[in-house]
Amino acid sequence: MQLEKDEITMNYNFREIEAKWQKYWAENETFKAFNNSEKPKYYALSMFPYPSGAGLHVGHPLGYIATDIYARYKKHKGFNVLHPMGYDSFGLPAEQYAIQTGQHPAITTEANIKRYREQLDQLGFSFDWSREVRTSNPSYYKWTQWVFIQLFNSWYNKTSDKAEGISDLIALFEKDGNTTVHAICDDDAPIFSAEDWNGFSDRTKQEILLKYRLTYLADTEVNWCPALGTVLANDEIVNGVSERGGHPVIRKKMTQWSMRITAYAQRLLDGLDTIDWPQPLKDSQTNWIGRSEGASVIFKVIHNSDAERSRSDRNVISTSLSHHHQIEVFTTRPDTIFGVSFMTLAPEHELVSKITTQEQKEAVNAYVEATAKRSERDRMADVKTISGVFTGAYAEHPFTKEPVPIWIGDYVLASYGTGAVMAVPCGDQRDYDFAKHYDIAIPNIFEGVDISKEAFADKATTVIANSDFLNGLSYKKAVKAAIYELEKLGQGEGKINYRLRDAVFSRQRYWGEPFPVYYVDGMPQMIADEHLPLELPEVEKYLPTETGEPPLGNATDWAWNSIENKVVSNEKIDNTTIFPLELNTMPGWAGSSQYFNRYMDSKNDKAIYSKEAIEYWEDVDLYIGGSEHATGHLLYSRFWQKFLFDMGIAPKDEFAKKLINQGMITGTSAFVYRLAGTNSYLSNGLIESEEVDSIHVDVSLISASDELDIEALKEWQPEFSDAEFILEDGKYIVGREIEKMSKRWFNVVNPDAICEEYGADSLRLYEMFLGPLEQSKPWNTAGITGVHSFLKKLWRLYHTGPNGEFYVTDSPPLEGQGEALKSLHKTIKKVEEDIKNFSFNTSVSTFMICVNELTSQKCSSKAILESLAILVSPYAPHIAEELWEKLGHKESIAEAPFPKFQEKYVVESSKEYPISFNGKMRFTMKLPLDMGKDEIEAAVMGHEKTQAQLQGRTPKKVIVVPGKIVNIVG
RNA sequence: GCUCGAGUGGUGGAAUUGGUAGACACGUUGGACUUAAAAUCCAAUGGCCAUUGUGGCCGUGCGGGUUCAAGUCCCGCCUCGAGUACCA
Repeated sequence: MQLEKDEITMNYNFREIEAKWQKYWAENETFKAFNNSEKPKYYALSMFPYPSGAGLHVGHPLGYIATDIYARYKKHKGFNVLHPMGYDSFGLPAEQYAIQTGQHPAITTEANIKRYREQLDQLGFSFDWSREVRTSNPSYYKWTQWVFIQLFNSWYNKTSDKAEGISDLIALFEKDGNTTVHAICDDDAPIFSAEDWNGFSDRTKQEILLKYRLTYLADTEVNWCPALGTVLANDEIVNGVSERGGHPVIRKKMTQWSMRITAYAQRLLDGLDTIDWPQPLKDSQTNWIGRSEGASVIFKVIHNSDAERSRSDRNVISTSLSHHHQIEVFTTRPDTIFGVSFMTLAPEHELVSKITTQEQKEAVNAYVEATAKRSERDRMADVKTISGVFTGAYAEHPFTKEPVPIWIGDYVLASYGTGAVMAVPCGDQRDYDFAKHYDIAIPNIFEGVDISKEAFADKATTVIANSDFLNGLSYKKAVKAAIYELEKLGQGEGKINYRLRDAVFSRQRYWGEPFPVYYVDGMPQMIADEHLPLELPEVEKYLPTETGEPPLGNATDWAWNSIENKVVSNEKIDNTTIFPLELNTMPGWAGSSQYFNRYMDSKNDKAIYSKEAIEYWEDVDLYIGGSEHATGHLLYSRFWQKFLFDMGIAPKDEFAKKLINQGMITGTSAFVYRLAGTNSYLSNGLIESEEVDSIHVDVSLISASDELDIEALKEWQPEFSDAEFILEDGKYIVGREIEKMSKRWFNVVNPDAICEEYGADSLRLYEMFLGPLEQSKPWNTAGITGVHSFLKKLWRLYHTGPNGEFYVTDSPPLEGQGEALKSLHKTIKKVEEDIKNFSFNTSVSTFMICVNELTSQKCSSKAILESLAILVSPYAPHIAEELWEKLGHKESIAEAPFPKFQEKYVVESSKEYPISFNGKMRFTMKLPLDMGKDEIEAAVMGHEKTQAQLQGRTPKKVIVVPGKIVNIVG
């Protein structure tokens, strides 16, 4: 009995150790960060999770572990480290669950968070939980609403190139009208003088101001998803269907809140140069913003009076110009303007109905209707099919004054540029194809180029011809000349166009932040700060109302009784007026767009965060998360941060200096193969040419050698209970395929079972060991025994007493420990380099080598073993703490300084030998340092022999000058 | 189509940035301990050939090139992955 007990205390008992230290860290607040400190600050952040019902799977912790290692390392290096965690707890799944079950999303969310917290706790992260945020907590979304109000009260001044208060804009209007104001605003903002402005009614003023605000209400064409009953932002649509659920999306006009992110397009682009983010992510943001330089050109529509006014002589094309209709196009090739042989409008273009001639009306209407019916997805699916129709109208070429036929075609997108193009078939393949298809002229304006087969689009070798004043010019010069002439005519100018659209901010959902908005006579008003937050009301149903209003419309008392809800500042309250509230809620990205700043002072109730807090922490030093947020969260957050910077609320205009995308951990799905139309299942090796259906089965039913536990499968789902299994070699072998980890593929692996069997330290090490952090890789539990046995060896290194008890010697490290010191310092150097490069996978190998070396050297030096424990502690913190305590320390190992690398203990293993040829220095050879004189001579001689053979001469003699130089003579 | 990234043993992956390719781990094989299993430990493990000599040849997707020296640099292809998609 006695023996057994001793064995337990002497062996590596990870369950006991991990529970003990997790409790210790929580009780002692070991990882609490302070908002003022003598130490330098370091802010390490992982993207906070959405707490889904499925709990954490092994893919989630990958990024958290990496951030944790770095945070713990920085703490060892003497930094005051902020390493917080929270929950992005508003979201669609909880709402859909509520629709199905009637369960309030707050309740499911709370339960999911509790589960997440348990799972996170068992992995031993160094989070400062005192700063936790939850985006669905009123105390948090109060500040999301507050930022919204700041955006509403701001406009973008192009002159100072930053956002400014709306009251400054009003002052400018009162003084000079808007003729001198250079602002980013809606295109349809009217032009007015100071007198006009001062004479406008209050309502007109509000309407005008709305066109300038950074968040504004407007009729916009939106992506409407009928199945979800809500609008979606562009980044929430993948391949023409909704990202969540995969439902079809159509375009529809609705009154929606939008964010004027386009005001920041250029700064969002420029800012990328100042931050250390992965190139692919920068590329995708650059792409998304889509800057292109070119020109806008105005084509006047030739007024066909007959077509519009009388049917009698409709065949006559009048050359009188209608100044009401002009088509603005954007082009990146103004140099090809003399190659224009037609124009194309998007079917949705507003001029289509106005310019179409009577006789083309039928065909045009039919075409417009047909395109409207096609979903976005269909339209994308067949980009090859050329379709379009002639409007019957003509525009006047700005230079030649020739009539140019105006067509409509669905290859022109309403959402890009002006929704209209000047078609230059000789220089653009799409225009070329369209012209060929409809037999439109293809004038050639390029010197010495054959365009009989395809368009010519190579800017570098372009020489313009047949183009009046552009003849003989290169691309660059012709662009300049064309723009100059267009400007002279007043029919165009140089222009930079962005693909980026303003972001729609309204969602017809329940489980999101309510807008802090009420309406007076249909005009939006902001709720007074002192009444924030405006809390989500209870509703009986989470679906849209019968009249088609968003779910909040079900909360009638709430929506109409604004006085009881204290939404209006006290002085505005009178007992007779009723102010309706905004019924939409904010999108998922609202809550995540400034949470990183809120962590700095998350319990602050008076302000979004204190000035002291943000001036101390400034920005995130290291941000780790998935690349799927490239054009969503990560772009919106940069936008909000720049806005907060303009307002003087944030000291930095980029929120994260460095960002790393951890790769996805994919699952390895398992399949059984049912013979078509039967209840028999074939083992993987027997399929051959049989017709089979592949069916996913739960990966927990499969052994490491891909053998299926048939009895367990029969238990698992009743459909297999009387199935027949056809075996190979007495086994049923499943098929394997790598897929995203997902509940529906039954390939999810939870960290819980692994922690139970091997411990959190093993899981942490293994996830790092799996491969480079940024690479995606399939989960495979097979190798975990390797890192687990490393931890056991590490433990044994400290337990070399006669009965396996803890044993170290106090002798000074230098005495008889030369080799051990070399091993240690090699390890310090490598591990520190690895951490700095985020190559955590290779440092796990380094630890293994180190422990093997120290074990075979029988190292028991306390000083060396102490240093080793610190090195390991960021990776495997629990075992390191336990060893640290056994080494006699009272404080947590987290406080210990990181060991310093000392060159003197690590002697170089190879050296550059200068090789001279008859005394003349020729080149160097790197050779191992432990080579003796003869070996060096042999090595150099080998090289000389091959050289001599190549050059057809006899080899010369090699002479080694000890310690210095190798000479080849002869 | 365009943009980025990657191709190294049976597998995951190393390689100090041009200097002994395959570290470390998994897997496999053989051995020790054990009544047995588990656990642990030891050895072998890129391919081919030779050999009871401790040797040789070929090898980092393919074909060229630069260099004393190339997984690494240059040119031309092939394959896979990710993102994006009629962007005028």
